Amino acid sequence: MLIGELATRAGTSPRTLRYYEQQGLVRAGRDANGYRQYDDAELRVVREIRSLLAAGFGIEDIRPFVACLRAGNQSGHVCPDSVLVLRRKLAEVDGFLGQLTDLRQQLRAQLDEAVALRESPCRTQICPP
Amino acid sequence: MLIGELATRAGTSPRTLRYYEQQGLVRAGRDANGYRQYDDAELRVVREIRSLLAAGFGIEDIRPFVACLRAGNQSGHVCPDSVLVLRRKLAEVDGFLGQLTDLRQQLRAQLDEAVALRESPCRTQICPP
DNA sequence: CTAGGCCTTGACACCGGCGTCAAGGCAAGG
DNA sequence: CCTTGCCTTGACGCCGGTGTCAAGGCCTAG
Ligand SMILES: [Zn+2]
Ligand SMILES: [Zn+2]
Ligand SMILES: [Zn+2]
Ligand SMILES: [Zn+2]
Repeated sequence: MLIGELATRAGTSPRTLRYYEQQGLVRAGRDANGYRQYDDAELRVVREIRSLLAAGFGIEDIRPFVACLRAGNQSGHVCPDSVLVLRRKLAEVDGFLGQLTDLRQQLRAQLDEAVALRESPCRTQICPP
Repeated sequence: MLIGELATRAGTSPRTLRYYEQQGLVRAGRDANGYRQYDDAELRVVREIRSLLAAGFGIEDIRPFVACLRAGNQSGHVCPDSVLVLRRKLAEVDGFLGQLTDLRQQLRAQLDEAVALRESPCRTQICPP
């Protein structure tokens, strides 16, 4: 399988696959041409990468998952390193959720206050256009 | 007030103040030196900018707030344009919150599944180190 | 006179995943 | 022979707010 076909099948671009290879995530053999030749198993790897990226993981975080897949596991999530990353990400998401919730609260308060001031008689505000 | 003093009083750096000026957010006069001279009112403006940036707004979003302050209002949030931006941001935060909540759910499920597989007898997995 | 401190403008770097263009090789069909 | 299409490597750009360095001007204290 050449790079274009793999890209199409994985729903991405050749540029992206070369980038993953440069990052050490995807492996490719070479034809006599110099063309990259991909094993069928790489499709699963690329799909896992894309899925994790879409979920907000970074390239470094994804390494253990790929290694876990390459070790022959059915899922990339079952290895200890992957679980560590999953836990870390979960904590990170929780922190971010709290932060966003606070922000939301703050925004609502400011909106309500602004609307209240706007509806009040126009003595305390300049009421620009 | 020179740029260094304003930076210190606003808890930021001269570089940052020059950037805000370049973006049209902060105004400064010039001494015969060529040194920027800041009105006392600019401190409030800079504080508003820093606060909004910390809340996740971008430079473009902040423009109406600064204009509202300059129009003489006590708060930068009361003008119609500011309220529009606040509403937009609130919606954006809500969307992001939903997205993050879904992701959290997904992460928990994957973690639970991985742990379950790991605790189950080691027949279905390769159980790498 | 000079050292030091604050000011000026301009430019490059960062992050991270990828788009995009350039310049060129290789294969197949007309 | 020429076109077409896929492949190769290499390089720059993006985003957005800021750090940081360079080269130089201004001012004050010793
Ligand atoms: Zn997965
Ligand atoms: Zn405010
Ligand atoms: Zn980068
Ligand atoms: Zn930029």
